[in-house]
Amino acid sequence: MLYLKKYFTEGLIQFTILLSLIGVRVDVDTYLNNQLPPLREIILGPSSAYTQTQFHNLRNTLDGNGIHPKSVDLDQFFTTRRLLNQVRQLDRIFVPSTELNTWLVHRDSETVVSTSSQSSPSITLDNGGGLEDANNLDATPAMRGGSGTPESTYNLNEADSSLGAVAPEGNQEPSSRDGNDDLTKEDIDLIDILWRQDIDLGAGREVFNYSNRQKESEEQKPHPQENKDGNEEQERWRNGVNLQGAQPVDGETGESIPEQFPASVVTPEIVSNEGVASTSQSLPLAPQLPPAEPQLDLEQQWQDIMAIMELQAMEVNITSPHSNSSSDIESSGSTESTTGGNFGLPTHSTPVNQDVSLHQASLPSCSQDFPQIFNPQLNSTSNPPRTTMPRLASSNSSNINSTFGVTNLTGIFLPPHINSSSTNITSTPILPDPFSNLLEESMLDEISLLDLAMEEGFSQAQASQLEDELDSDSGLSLDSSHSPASPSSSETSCSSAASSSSTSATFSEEGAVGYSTDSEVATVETEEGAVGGYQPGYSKLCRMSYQDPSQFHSLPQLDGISHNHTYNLPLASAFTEHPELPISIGKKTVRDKHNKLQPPQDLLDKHSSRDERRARAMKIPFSNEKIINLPVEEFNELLAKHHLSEGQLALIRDIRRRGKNKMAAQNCRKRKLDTIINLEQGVQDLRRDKSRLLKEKMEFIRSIRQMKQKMQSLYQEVFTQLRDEEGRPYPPSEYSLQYSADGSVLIMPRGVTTAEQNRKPEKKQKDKKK
DNA sequence: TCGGTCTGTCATGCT
DNA sequence: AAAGCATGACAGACC
Repeated sequence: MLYLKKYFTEGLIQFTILLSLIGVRVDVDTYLNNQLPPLREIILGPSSAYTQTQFHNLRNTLDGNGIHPKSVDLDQFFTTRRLLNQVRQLDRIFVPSTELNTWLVHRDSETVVSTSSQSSPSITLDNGGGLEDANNLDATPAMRGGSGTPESTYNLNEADSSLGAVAPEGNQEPSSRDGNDDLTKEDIDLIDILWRQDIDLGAGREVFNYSNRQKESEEQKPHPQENKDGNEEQERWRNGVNLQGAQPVDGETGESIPEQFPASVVTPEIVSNEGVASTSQSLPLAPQLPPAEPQLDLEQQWQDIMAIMELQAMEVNITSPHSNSSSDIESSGSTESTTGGNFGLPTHSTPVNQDVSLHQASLPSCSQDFPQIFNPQLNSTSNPPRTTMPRLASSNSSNINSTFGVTNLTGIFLPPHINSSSTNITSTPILPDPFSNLLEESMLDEISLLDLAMEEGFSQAQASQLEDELDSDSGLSLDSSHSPASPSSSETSCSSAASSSSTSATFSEEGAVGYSTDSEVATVETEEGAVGGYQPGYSKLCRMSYQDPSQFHSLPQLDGISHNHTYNLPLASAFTEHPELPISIGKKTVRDKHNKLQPPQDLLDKHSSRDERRARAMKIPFSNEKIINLPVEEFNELLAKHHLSEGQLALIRDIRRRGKNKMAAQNCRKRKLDTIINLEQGVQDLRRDKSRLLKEKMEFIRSIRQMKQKMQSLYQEVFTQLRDEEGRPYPPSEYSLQYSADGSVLIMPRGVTTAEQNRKPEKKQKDKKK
């Protein structure tokens, strides 16, 4: 993705330069700053809405502070704007600022009405498909009315649990619902997740405006395009957030594309237990939830969290003293035993994560993180350790996408001591959604690559080693013996071989290559052959030189071969090049020995081929070279000119057949050798590419790890700066920040223990003030 | 002497 | 149908 962007950006720049050269003025700033979302997206990177994970929203807003006009007045609310900017700076992709709304939500246990907590997600903190749920009728008044009745908070919790644990629209697996009976932990987790989503999505505070929300809830789905200007951006953003449905999708990447982003302003708002927001802007939690298509958000969140988890799992070196849970999870990640999730996460998600972690030593804890986040019951209880390590597959990713509603940031951001109050929550270090953008695309590829590497016996250490080796670009080498055959050389040899082959073939037809390339020599030999003056010195050496011997010198494999490869060289040329050859080289010992035993005239026979000897014996009136290399017509004419016996004709035809077949065999072997060389080169290239990809993967992992650490620190910093109405800091052990899909940030209490309490919204909802 | 390699040759199939 | 080419298989020569 990044490469694509880079490529696109460069191309656009070049195109712009071209336009400027031809006199066309191109105002890049206009394109970038004004309303050309696609171009801006291409250049600056996908906005949060475009990407399923809204991480970019935070990071992209770093240079877009105050872009959103509506968010200007909200800057004062959050002094942690700077922090957000830092968060935004985690990514190189920049989009307008993100607005972070923090809500303090208290469950009101008294108003718990719903009997079936699992199946009735009343409202949703994220885009709120639950708003339209018939079961949510009780919750709806609270949300719309903004009265802040207990139902609203309760419904929120319900929605949270339902969303977080299972996909609200029924995509979730039955098991996931079953595991949601204990809403207490789930609610907390969901709240955290919601908060995280808010951060990720960078929802503007106007998103939480009740009127807007109500309007959106009524209009957004059926008429997403009809939103007013004030809500238009939010609508776009939400649409972008939604993975599916009517959301705008990047044509290239298929990612959701927000046209505009709300300015990033962290707006901490705490909803009182009565459901009335203490601040003027405070609204019932229910209304805060964007009603649009929670399922999509769930999937998106799933992907994001999974990617983050994988990354977190991979960061072995992470040494955050407070992230005990995370470390535990990571440590246990390699072992599949820690499948138990604390937060009622659908169990099916676990295998997916495990797939990743199991196949990659570098991604140990990914799988466990999810379950712990979503399935509190499963945390310490008896979840049968998944011994099987299903491979990461597209199906897994789809599963992941299908069930994630909200994410819990507490585990990630809060130090362990903070989380210690609720072990279930604390034990689940959740990676911040903002990371998921990066992770989502890169991690899957990386995982696949890593799997591939692992399958080939690559360990991560080896991969790292590889990457080190690749730095010098000299680490890879196939066979040392084949070093000379560089890609180019290989090609050269190949081409030369091909050319030689073709040339030989052509020359064969022309009679220029092979046994007689020189007409004069052929003539002489013919005369000699006809006369019977066979030259004993013409040995096998001469016959073997039909190809340029230099070609073989380029082949390292042939270096050690002492054979004479001067195939089919013309006799004259052979003599010219090696006047001493007839009695030297190759078979010298044998020939010397033979020379001592044989008379000089037999020496020719010794150095001639069998066919030559046969031809001489049969008194063939022309040379074998002529027999072999003459074209068919000339050959027939030659035969016709001489009155030859049947035996002579048969021998001549056999000589021609064998001679041609010999050249064919030589060519065939040459081609075979070239093929092998090319294959070797191809393997070498592939290995080089593989190493490069592994190196890139490591770099991505490294950068993501850094961003995650930064996010953790930012979370802690933000949390520590939060104050209640009375100016007291929220104890981390009792509260946690949750980030909803719509961009709102909520401060949620941790201490709900029973499902009953979970169903009941907190009575105390305090305004959170920065 | 043995094993590996190279080379030539044959058989076969295809063009 | 003949000629040529490509290639696997085999054997001999060579190292």
